[in-house]
Amino acid sequence: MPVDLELAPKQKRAVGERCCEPVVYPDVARDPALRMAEVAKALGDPIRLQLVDVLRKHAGKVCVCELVPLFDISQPTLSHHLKKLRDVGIVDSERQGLWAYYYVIPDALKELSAWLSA
Amino acid sequence: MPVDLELAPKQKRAVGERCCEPVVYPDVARDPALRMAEVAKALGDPIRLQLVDVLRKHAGKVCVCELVPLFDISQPTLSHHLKKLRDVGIVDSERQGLWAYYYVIPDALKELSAWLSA
DNA sequence: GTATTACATCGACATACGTGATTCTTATTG
DNA sequence: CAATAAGAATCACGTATGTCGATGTAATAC
Repeated sequence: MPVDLELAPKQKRAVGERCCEPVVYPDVARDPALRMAEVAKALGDPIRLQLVDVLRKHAGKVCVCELVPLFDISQPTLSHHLKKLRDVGIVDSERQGLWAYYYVIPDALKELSAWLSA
Repeated sequence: MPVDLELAPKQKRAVGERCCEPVVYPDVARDPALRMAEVAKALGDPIRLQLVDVLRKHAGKVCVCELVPLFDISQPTLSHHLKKLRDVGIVDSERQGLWAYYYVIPDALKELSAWLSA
């Protein structure tokens, strides 16, 4: 139930009186907010967002050597971004010999996506 | 059309040969990625994400003085976060005398939301 | 064995970020 | 007018971030 808050400013408040009674909004989803903010932060870089975009569009797993030429950054920098995405659980990787294949973890973006479209 | 990329590693590649032909993914939405990353970055802080959450749940406009007691941060810090959200176009504010009322700009999160749920 | 390749890690750097104390601006009260 | 109050702006601080070059690690080729 969305609370309507068209607060009219108290034109005649006494000195020392609070400007308005706080509409107590208890526990605004603290833990979910932490998790979602973590995911959003990881997506808060254009390269990482595009990385996730590429990985999502490819159904299977993508070799790192395919990702490097797509972006104008060095290989270590790309590796750093992939690690960030791994650390927050958006993607995961799989080693096969010399190659590393990355893929998006299903449902990793679900919570944030649901909150955004709510 | 999602391209399946189950690349088998070339077990018998010649020296100096590239590991795999890059599946050229041209122009992976560069400009949209910049905008969406900007929005995601702004949401990449737990307090800002909760701020947006509160503002969205309240249909109307919310006075800053109501927001301050909700979080365990100083007033200047909260003001700083609100400015960040304003700068990227997620929220806007309206002055009425001493009070400032904040509200979420409709459709500000639409692009990111659509991309996430795609 | 050595050489080469793919990728990760490390070190260093400049910049950006989150935070609070203080100050400033503007509006309202007395 | 002076005093008070809400909120923004400024300054300073420690930390995190994005970037690259150099190095490390593991696997394959010769």
